[in-house]
Amino acid sequence: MQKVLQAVADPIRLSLLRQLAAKEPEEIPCGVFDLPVGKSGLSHHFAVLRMAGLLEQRDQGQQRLNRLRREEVEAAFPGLLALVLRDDGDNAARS
Amino acid sequence: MQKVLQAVADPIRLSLLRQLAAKEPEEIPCGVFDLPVGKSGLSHHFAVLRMAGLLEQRDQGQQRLNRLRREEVEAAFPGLLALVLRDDGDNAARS
DNA sequence: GCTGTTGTTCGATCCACATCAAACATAGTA
DNA sequence: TACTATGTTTGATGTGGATCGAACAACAGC
Repeated sequence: MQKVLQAVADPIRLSLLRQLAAKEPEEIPCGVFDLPVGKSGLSHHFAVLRMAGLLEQRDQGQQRLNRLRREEVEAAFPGLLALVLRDDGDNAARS
Repeated sequence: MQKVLQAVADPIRLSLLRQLAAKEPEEIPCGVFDLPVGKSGLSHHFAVLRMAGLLEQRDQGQQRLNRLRREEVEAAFPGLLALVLRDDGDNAARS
């Protein structure tokens, strides 16, 4: 739980989850994410999300495909995904 | 949103919220929380939770009473409180 | 074999933040 | 007034973790 909260508390990782959810159920290789970090940093964030049980990786050829573990997460933390994947509006609003 | 997630991602603050929720609707002065931090650290954590909109403070005499902003939080982030205030079992379980 | 692509790992750096101790502020009480 | 209790603020310290670059590993195609 603590681990999951810390995982989603990072803006990079949150964006990562959202991009992943947006293309669901497609599995996305690490390289195609649009994020302001180098590939080593990206690899780190993927590891954190994986450890937290939020996503799963699967090797296919030279690339590693990522899948959001939606069902498992929903079972362990009901409502979490619905909450954090929300298209905020919280950034622009509140003006 | 980001601010709220970072707020609840800290174990001290999470415990603080849970202790507050456990005694609801009673308002709790800062000093009675059972946490492994000094009073200055505690004051810091209260400030973070306040900035995140999770609780409210009210002066009464020499003490400052804390109230969980349950309704407001539920309106802004539906399901969040139900999720993070859950009595985990996630610590002991998974054995 | 060699080269390019994808991702991980390692080492170093940097910074936000959690923490503490001490000083301060305010309210109550003697 | 002085003293105590409750919190806040400030300044300093330590540390986890986010980041980068370079080296490395595995795979595909030449």
